Amino acid sequence: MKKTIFAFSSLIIALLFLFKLSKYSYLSGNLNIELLISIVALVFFCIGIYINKKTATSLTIPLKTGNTGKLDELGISKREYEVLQHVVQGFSNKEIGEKLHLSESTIKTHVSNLFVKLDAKRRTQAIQKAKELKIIVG
Amino acid sequence: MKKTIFAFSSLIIALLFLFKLSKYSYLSGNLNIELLISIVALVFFCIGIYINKKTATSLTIPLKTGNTGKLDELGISKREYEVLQHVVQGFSNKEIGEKLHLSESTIKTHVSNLFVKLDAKRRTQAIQKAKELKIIVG
DNA sequence: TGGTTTTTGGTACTTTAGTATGAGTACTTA
DNA sequence: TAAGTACTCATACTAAAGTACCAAAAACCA
Repeated sequence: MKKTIFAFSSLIIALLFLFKLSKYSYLSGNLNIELLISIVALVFFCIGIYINKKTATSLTIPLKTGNTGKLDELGISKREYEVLQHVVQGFSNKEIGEKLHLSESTIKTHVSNLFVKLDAKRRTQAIQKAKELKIIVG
Repeated sequence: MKKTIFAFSSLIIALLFLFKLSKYSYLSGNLNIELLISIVALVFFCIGIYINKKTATSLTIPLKTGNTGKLDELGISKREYEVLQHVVQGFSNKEIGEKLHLSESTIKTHVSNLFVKLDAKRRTQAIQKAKELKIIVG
């Protein structure tokens, strides 16, 4: 998909170049309005994509570093969120404990706290809720 | 993918159209250049957002009901898939049994079979695998 | 019609998940 | 410094989840 976008972008840029060339052949030495417009178009096109991607990713990909907004609202701490990420990936409490160098009971505590904050009864439900709230990647 | 190509093609056509428009205005020398540029900027800004949103959604929403191809490959039956859908939604075996008017042990059987077919040890892992295989909505 | 797959369900068992409670440590803030 | 919060871990328990094995209808298909 990204290849397609890249290919088409290249095509557009090539088009702009051709227009520029044809412009020079017709009227040389004048202000090139068409070139200006194409540059503006391209730039704003990219800005549109960029901004959309920014907002989209900030909603769906808070990841390990960013978007503490929703997490703060829910009262989910850093460690809890870290555990949640592992729960979503399908690890057991024991496995998560090993990965984070914590005991299984600690993981259980974190998971239980997550259930309260996410209003879930099971970890599968917690996964679903977390996805609905867009605090994890789906 | 087709949507992307269509969108880009439209973009190129729009570009050509704008070039033609600018040429007319250049020849007549009447139209406000600044206005034209701002319109172009706005339009392409929106196009950028639109395309990005299109590609983003087409990536995250593969299917809902259909695509029996992958299910056949994995050897997942209709009933098993039905159970899987409920597992993903965070229901317990008991709840799924009640919803589908089946006993809990039947659900357990289906779920266990799903684990083999999805190469998963836990239901959370099965959810993850099903998502990777894009046989369920994420 | 006979064979195959699907679907259903059971028992018995082990493992994991989840709850409740308490408690110590560390770090921050009023 | 006291209060609060986040983090850690433990025990003891209950509830689900999951495994293994079996068996019998029901649907499907050649």
